[in-house]
Amino acid sequence: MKMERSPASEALTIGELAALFGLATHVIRHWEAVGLVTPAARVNGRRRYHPEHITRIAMIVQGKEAGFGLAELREILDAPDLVTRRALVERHHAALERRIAEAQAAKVMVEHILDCPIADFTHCREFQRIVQRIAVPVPLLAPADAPYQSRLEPGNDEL
Amino acid sequence: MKMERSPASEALTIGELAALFGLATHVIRHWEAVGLVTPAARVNGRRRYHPEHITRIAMIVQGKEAGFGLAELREILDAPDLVTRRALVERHHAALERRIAEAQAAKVMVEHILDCPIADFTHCREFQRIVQRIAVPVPLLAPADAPYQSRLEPGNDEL
DNA sequence: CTACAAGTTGACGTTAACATGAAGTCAAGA
DNA sequence: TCTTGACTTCATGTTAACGTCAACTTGTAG
Repeated sequence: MKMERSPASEALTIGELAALFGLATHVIRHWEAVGLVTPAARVNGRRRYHPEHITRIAMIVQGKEAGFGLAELREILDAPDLVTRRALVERHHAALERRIAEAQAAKVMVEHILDCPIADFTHCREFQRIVQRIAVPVPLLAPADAPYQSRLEPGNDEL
Repeated sequence: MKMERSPASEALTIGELAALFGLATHVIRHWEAVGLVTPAARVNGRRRYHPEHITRIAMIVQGKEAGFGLAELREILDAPDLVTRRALVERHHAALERRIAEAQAAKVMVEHILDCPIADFTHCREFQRIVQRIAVPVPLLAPADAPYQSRLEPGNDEL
């Protein structure tokens, strides 16, 4: 066995850091490339990470699992001051609540499919009632200036 | 004004269907290309949609908002029989609950950032406690056969 | 009849977030 | 010293889900 432990007492190599989260090293390098993480120093060109990087990576992993993009996470994590961060986080907090609500709405739909006795559930009146609240969102309001709005993939309009 | 209503009584053009959901027509064509939707018929080459397509599109929109991919949605919607569909939907139901749980965990994290009085919240002990439960997930268990598992983007392992 | 809006296909471009491969450097055990 | 494994940079490939563009046909208002 070779390279069992990091040389310096409390410094991690990229491989060790990645192993902590079951990530590939190239993923961490990618995150570095987009400005999400930065190694504390280089030893012979090799990246060295400190314990605070573990927290950082944990936050990124968590954030990603919640559906945030790398750019969004960078914004939050690199906010220069309390005020800025609070504003950003509040925005994202709202987005999170929306996401949860949406997932729960989908869960209701899915649960009805599980319970619906009708063979082709698309003919189930109750199911259609659940689902049709989604339709007709912008049909009459479209002022003909905005060609289309995608609606999916929140984008920037609501964040 | 031109082309106010569809010719046949209860048939929609692709433009009308798209407008119902604020989608672009090319999105619906794309969904058709990947087998998610199929027009009822063609009238001189033009796609015609029936009311059941509205339900279908609504389900797709809903499913997408919950984070499902087009391929997953196709699986559910095209399940040949009740049993198959139930199995698929139960799988996705579990995935949904996981997703909700993850989003709520992220919300806890984000809410702590909002409440934490410490300037650099990454130094907050309580925050680190919340976040570090995420770390060290596979470090000692990795059997060295699986190079890495991505962990992010559920993929297929858990579905 | 003419314009024009809406529809058609097909090809190619975009964005996010990696994945993969090549070619070379470095550190340590046998 | 030789080998091996972890690391380096740089470049290119991949997947999902569209977006964009061009060149053409169709249907209806005026």
